[in-house]
Amino acid sequence: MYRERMTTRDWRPRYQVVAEEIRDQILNGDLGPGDALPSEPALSTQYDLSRTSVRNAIQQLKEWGLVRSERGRGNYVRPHRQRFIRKQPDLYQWEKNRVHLPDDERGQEGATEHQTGRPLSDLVIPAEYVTIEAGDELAEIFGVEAGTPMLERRYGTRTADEAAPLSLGRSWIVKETAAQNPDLLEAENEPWPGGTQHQLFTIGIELDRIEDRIIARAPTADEALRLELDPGTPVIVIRKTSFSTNGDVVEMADVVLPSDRAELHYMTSLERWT
Amino acid sequence: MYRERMTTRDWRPRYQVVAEEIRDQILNGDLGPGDALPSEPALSTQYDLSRTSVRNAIQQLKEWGLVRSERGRGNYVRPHRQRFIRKQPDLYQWEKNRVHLPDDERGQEGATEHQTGRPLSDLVIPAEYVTIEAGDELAEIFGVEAGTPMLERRYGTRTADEAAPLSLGRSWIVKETAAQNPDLLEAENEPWPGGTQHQLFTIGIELDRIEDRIIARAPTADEALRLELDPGTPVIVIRKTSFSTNGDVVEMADVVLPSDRAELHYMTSLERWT
DNA sequence: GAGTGGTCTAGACCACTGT
DNA sequence: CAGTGGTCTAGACCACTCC
Repeated sequence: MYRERMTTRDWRPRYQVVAEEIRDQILNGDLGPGDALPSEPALSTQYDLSRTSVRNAIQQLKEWGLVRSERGRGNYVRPHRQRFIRKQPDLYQWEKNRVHLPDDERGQEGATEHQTGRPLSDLVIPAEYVTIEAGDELAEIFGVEAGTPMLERRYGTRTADEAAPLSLGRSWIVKETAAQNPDLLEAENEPWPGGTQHQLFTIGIELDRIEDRIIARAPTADEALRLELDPGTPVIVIRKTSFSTNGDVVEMADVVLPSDRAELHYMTSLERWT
Repeated sequence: MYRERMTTRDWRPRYQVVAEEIRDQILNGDLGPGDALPSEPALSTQYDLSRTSVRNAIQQLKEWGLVRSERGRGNYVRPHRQRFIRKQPDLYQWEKNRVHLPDDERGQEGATEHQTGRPLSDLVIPAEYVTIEAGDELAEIFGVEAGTPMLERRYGTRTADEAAPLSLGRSWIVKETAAQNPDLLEAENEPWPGGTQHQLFTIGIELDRIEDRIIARAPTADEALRLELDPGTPVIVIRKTSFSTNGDVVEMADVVLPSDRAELHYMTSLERWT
């Protein structure tokens, strides 16, 4: 049954009104992080709406990232997950500077630790290596023929104390290039002390520049599952392309980060005026 | 009425199955960009599901960014919006290099045009200036007392031919600093030839570095409206902090970009090994 | 067992779009 | 006008959590 229908221009659906009212309660602190919302039947009575409409309102609050549902327990104001920070250009130069250090010293701290500020022991980085044939996209990026064998590495980063990964990554390199150092073809050698730039150094490649392309999008079902994302949480995708000093693309990587936990930092140093 | 209930572990709700089936049709090309999905009543009959459940499936497809709804017309496979590219560190140095050029030369091309590659005439940048008092967050960032007057500038970028803005921005500067050149306090002087770095130059400030912090999140209702975002489309937020050569924060800005259209580029040049 | 959110039904009226 | 998606109702059974 429909009640009063307004003729004013700014009619809003009633579930929207409810969503905004609860949103305001969260934003001004009447409902704090971790607090339970009234149950759906309770809200249904309170606002004189069907449960379906109340669920519409809660759906809206989830899309705003303010609420999460726990089956069998209740709807809760979403606590801000602790954000981890991924420092970028600084990181790349830092990694390059360490390439020539001896193995044992390089192994003490890797790029992920440098990026996130966590100690090495917290981080588990399972890697998986497979050989694929370059599709049209990879072929164009690397400037090779489609069908060229590529080494694809898949990995995640995570802390030992939390189940959900901090990131999911895939990287590609032309297999022929990598094969110049057979150690690079074995997943068992991960984590490689000193990271990708040292791996490339062992086959005589120096990097000149790295380009990052960043987009945000909705996660795939698989990503949502593996990163334990709440519905409506976007992911940040970094496509990192590494160029050697003679202008070739030598490595490309896609890194998927959960936007509720990740934050990227880029620092630009400007030249002084003279 | 419920039908067969599986006891297998991987039970999926029927709306989920429908969503995945339609998703696959889109991904393998049976449904191309811009194509209309069957109407909701039609899907309801086709899958022997209530319209509510069909709508659940379509909601899922919207969250995946694959489908958009048009009221009174139908549900459509979402054409990929053309992405525009925002180049970052390169841009900052480019802008700094132009600070000393004469006004007329500087005015010919601004930062937004340089970033997006579109001609100047396409871009309309309405700006609004207001004076606010620094809250705790701004006060801490700028190293001033809470309550200090700040100049807040709000602006958007858009093309002349499309109604939806490319970005929404707000920037802050300590009012006392800006007041050293009274021209900076007037919104009517926008667009300022040469951008922020030239504005700062007129009051004797040289920038040393710029830090960008990037997050992705769900849009606020206001942002979704102004950027004309489809439900489920995240936004990218860049918080840009500019440091002067003597280490002070002189400007801070938040830029909100629609993730269905924007892509960020960062380029890192690495020093050569000697 | 009582209470929660997740899924689902079979209807209904509405505003909007096209012809 | 007929057809579409948007909103809404008043129920129902389910799996899950907590006591």
